[in-house]
This record gives sequence, structure tokens and C-alpha cells, in this order.
Amino acid sequence: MEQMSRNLAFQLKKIRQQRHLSLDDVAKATGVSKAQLAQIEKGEANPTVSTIWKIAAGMRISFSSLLQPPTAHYMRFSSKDVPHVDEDEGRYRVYSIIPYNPERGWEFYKVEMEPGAVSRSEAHTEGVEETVMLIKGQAVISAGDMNELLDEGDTLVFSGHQPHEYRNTSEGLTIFHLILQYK
Amino acid sequence: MEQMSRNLAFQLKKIRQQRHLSLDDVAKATGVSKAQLAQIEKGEANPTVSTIWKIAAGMRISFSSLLQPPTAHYMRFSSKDVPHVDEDEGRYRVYSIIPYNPERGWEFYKVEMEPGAVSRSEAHTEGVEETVMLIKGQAVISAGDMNELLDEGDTLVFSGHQPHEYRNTSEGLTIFHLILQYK
DNA sequence: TACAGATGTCCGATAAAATAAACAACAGAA
DNA sequence: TTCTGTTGTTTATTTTATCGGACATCTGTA
Repeated sequence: MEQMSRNLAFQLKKIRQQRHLSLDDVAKATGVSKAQLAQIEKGEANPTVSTIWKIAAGMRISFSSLLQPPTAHYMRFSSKDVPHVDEDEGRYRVYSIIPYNPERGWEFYKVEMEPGAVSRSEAHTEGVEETVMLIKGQAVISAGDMNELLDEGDTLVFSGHQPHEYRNTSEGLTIFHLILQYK
Repeated sequence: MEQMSRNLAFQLKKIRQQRHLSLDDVAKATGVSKAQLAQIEKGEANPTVSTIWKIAAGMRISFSSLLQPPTAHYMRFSSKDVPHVDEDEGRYRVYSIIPYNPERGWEFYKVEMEPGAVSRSEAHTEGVEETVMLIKGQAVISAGDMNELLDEGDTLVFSGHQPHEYRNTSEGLTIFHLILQYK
């Protein structure tokens, strides 16, 4: 969420400086007060859509150019404090490595399954694509008429639009990475 | 402005109904209050970016899909109350037919020039492209080393990144359409 | 130096966005 | 019918986005 404010702050300041405009100039061109513009450029604001509209219209730019994240940027997700959810009485553990982000459109999980653990998922609405990369152990993934056994190094891509099931068929811990791609 | 609210209203309601969710469901998934969601779906709200972020993230959709205007829609601009600006002592008249819109990225003008009228424009910042379609009369358009004479039916496209000039070289009124394309 | 203009920041007041809770309308089930 | 749960709407309250104006800082100029 304040991811957005940072992008906005960066892009607005960049465009304003590229055009050699002062805050007063932009305020005059957009109808947004100088104070508010200053707050936005410092990333300390949470503007309304009408404010963003005024800025985009006044500056003759698109929304996307205002909301785009700065290029050549990187982001690190620490292995500490990764939120996780348990199923099947703690024998199926899901770690959210990269949470969903509207700009990105996908999310990334690490999953650990104890021997014999099972997880069932309802059908996700419309176009969700699941990508499973098996790191350690063995798992069977079923959906409709699909029934695939994955060993270490195997990767499976399938549509999540129907109910599906993950099952650890090995004697030990099974670990895999999971990407959920939306829309 | 409230163009935005309408799009948002339409798209959110559409997605919610496609997925057979109630306002309570969406409220739980996004962390945005039911009351606010109801207002948004009715187009009576002016949400903040953080609210939109929460909705997009919770519903696993992108911003663009939330802000896109409904397809198969049309919009009429009446010839009445078209705002216009005068230059060169009223001998150069600019009518704003379609004002700039951040989703569209361009704007549309009708221009009327009395005989001998001249208009000079400063260089527009960065990537502005001008398209002139001459409807009636005759005009010379100059920019840098370009110097083009346009007759009825002629069209000229050029970059507006340097100072340029419009001049009516005919004996009568000259009329042309002008599209300004940004970015 | 003093001055004037321009720039970005800060502050109090106000309008409005967001929430939680109460409410009405409606459904299906006993 | 009555009851119970689910839906969307409305209301009251809190929170905050926005504005206008005051302020401090820094120019370049006389």
C-alpha cells in the first residue's frame, strides 16, 4: 500500500524536475494545492483518485506513468518473519515469500509437506495458473483428469480453475515452490 | 474526476458479481469496509490510493483492470458550450472539442484563423506529437527547418518538441483540426 | 548590505473518506 | 406462518485528505 505512495512520489518529482517546474507551477496547472503536492512528493500522502486524476490531467500524462515503480530498483524479502499458514494439523505449511502485488500480478510461496500430508484447494475463480517446482521429496498433484507424480527437479504448470489436490507420497519431507499467476 | 469513479464502480461490481461474492466477502478479503465498498460500487465515492490498493490486492487483480472504462461505451461532446481560447486579438480561435483524458492520452481541438492570423507556440516538453488536418482555407506551418503549406484535405504530423508557428496565408477563414498526442 | 522574488515546508481549519454498527429487505427452511 | 441467516443500505463517529496562508530558506540584484 505505501508502496504506491513511493512510486507516486518518485514519478511526480521526476516529471516535475524534468520539466523544470516548481510546486507552484504544478499547483496552478493541476488545481491541487501546493501543500498537498509537497506531501505527495515526500511519499507522506494517501491521495484520492480525484487528486491523482487532476495531476495526471494537468500534467498531460497517463495514470500508469504516475503509478509505475522506478526502474532499476530492487527489493529484498528476508527469510525472517515470513508469514506462514498451516493446514492438515500443521503437516502442510505454506510460507508466503513474495505476497501478491497488483503491479506484479503473481505471488510466490514455499510449501513444506510432512510424509502423507494432503492439501485440497477449491477451484480458483477464472484464470489462475499454478506453477509447481519440486525441490525435495516427491508429490502427486491431481486436478480433473490430471494426475502427475513429481520428483526432485520436476516442474508442473496447470490451470487452477478446478479443484485440485497436493499429496506427499514420499517417506520424508517434501518441499516445493509455488507461483500463482492471476488474470 | 468522476469519470474515474464510474469506471471503478462498474469494474468492481462486475468482478464481484462474476465471482459470486457479497459485499461482506469482499470486505473480508480486502480489509475495506462494506459501507465504503457499497459507495464505490455506486460511483458515489472518491477513494484513496490505499483503498484501491487494498481492493486490487485482496481481489488479486491489477490496477488497470479496476480503472478501465467499460467496453462498448460511447460519449458525446455537444457543439454547444465548447470552451475556447482566443489569441492574436481574437483572430486565432481554439475550440477544445475533446479535453485531455489520462486514459486516452490525447486531446482534440478545432482551430479557426482569420486571414493573416499567426500563432506561435513554445516548445512542448518532450514527446508531444501534433497532427493537423486542414479543413478549409490554407495555412503554413513552420518548425525548425520544416516549412509546409497545407491546402484543404492535407494532413501534417510533426513533433512539437521545438517552437513552431501557424500562419493563415489565404484570403479567407482557415479552419483545421488539431490532435495533440502526449508521451 | 538590503531587498525582492521564488522556492519548498509547516500549521490550523475544514471538508470528506473510512469505519463500525444499526437497519430494512428478502430469502429459504422448519 | 415464524424464524434465522444473508444481503445491501443507511447512520453516526472517527480519522484524515485537502486547502489557504504563514513561514523559513535561498537565490540574484541593486
